[in-house]
Amino acid sequence: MADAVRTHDAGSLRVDDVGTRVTLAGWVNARRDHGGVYFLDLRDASGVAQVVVNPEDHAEAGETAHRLRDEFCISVSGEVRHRPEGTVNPELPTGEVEVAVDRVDVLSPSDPLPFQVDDRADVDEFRRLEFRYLDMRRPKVAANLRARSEAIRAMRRALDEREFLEVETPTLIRSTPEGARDVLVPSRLRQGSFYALPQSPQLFKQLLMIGGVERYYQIARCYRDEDFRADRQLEFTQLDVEGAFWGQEDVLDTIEEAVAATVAELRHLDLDRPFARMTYAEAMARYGTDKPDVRFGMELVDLGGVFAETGFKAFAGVLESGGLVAGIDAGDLGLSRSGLDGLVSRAQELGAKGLVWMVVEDDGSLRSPVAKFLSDDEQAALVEAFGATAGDTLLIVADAAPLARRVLGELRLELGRPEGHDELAFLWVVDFPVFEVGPDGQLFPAHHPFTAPVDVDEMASSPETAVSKAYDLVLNGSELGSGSVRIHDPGTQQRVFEILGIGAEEAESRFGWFLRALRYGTPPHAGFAVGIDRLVSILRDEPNIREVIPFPKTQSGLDPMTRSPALVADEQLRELGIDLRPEVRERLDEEGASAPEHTELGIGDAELDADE
RNA sequence: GGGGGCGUGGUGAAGUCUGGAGUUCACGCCGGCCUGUCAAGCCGGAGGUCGCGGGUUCAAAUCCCGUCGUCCCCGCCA
Repeated sequence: MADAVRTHDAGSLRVDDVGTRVTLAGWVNARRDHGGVYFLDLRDASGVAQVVVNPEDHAEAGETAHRLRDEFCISVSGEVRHRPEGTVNPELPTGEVEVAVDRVDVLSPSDPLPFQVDDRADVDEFRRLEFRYLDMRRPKVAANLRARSEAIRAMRRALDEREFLEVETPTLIRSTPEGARDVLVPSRLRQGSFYALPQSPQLFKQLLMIGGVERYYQIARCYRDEDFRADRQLEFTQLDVEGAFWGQEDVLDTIEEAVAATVAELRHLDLDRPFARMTYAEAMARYGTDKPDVRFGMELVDLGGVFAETGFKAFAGVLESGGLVAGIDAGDLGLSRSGLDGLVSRAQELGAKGLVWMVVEDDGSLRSPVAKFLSDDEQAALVEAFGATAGDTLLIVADAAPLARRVLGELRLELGRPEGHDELAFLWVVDFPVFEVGPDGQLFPAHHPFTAPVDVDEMASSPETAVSKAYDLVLNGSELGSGSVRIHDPGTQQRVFEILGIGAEEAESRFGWFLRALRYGTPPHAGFAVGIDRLVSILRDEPNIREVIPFPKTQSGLDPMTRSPALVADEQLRELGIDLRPEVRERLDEEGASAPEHTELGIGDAELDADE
């Protein structure tokens, strides 16, 4: 491709171009000075090409080449030629040719670099983010940005083919405190009032259904003001989808289409479809989690039958009180006594009262601190239940079912989870409960209050077992997204609010505008949202979503490059009707932090020259 | 809010447990040599308040206390 400054992309040059006069522009990836000849590796977005400068023939170009340093932005002009016999570089796509140049121009020099722009060293991440614009010249980060773009393009293509409308929803919206903390933005025109940034476009996409859009998607930026993790940022991007006259199957099929297109693009892989499916109840029973990593077995085994008549009081007591005795066969761990005790400590850290370990001996007997409390029949039945073989370590937890499952599920991951993401195990987890059960038996809603229950009467009469039309997509043990069939009947919506403990008055004041919309012929509808950062990071085998976000923030919400968040001028706060609390002022004074003076920057403004 | 890891020339690491001169390695940077290299090679050089503050000690990168930053995790994330 040709543009104003260059005629060709460096990475595009091939033998076919030999004899062509070209002008390339890009960055100095490397400069090799051989005294009588300079080799430059010129890099642009398309790749790298070797440039040769011979000062004997072109003195001025030689002088310029001598001044060049890493990451200078330059342009060069000359003729493409074959590389001499024996100097072809098979590592480079452009390795059969080089450009013999007669002209070298520095478009823009570079200061000495804060770190080397290559993939050699594992540079401190804060430093990388401080100079993200240099960081993204590194091959790995550049490839991640490219992959992200390709992923989004694949999703758009898949949905455009199905005649979806891409609609933008507002990012300054009414706060509906529910779930995560909102990021708030003060209003200048209505002092004391605040917008919220959307945690998701949830209600707006439902309004689009009411508005007759029928098939909507958006690459939507979402904001949740909670603490950061490797897979969580303050702002993140979702593929947000909703369809009218849809049920669960329509959603699952559409999302699979978009995700499979993304995987095909990034991994050159045709996924088997439909994706595997499992109910929430099955996931909890077999894997102890609602987002199971199904790339490996080591499934939870319910031992209630084995110990139904046991004389071992610890197990008998738990079973009598309605708890769960379950375990995993962790395989041949080869752990010492202290290693096994370490697992007990780990289980206790996770909240279990204890953990029983048993090692299967060669003769099929069990070596364990509690073996003497178990009958021979029980021991045999235990080995049978696990399908265990000699050398296997069995880990058993007896506790309230949710706790026992959570602990075993976590131990299973820690002991069995494969490294890397070579294998992609997509899984739909369906039939989520309406309520999740807390550690003390209390119920709290598992989803937002617009999720349709399978049966609203059941939701009222037996909330602890009621199921909703909600589903998650899981990849290798990570939650990629979730969705549901929505409530489209205003009466049902009112009842669900009531059952969730949101009174009519409260519902009216918080969601009245939405409840009113539901009364104007709302079509049945359903939807989903896929976390694009998470999907791309897994497909790129990156352990951290920051690696696939162009300008991420640190765990404390700081952007090291721009140093945001930052103080603002008192004048700005005054306009917004905001006063900092005295103790906040005091802390800022102690830290020596000072807000900038408020200045109206204009052409010729003296402030521009004052400092920096 | 809590638990843990890390912080040493521009970059990455070793040194810290067991205190003894800012020591070492690789890369980069500066200067020089070199006409076929390709993350070139050779010679020479510069560059550090060991995150910051306090304490213990004859002596602190090293031990103790505090603090800041960063990463991972728990809580939190309808």
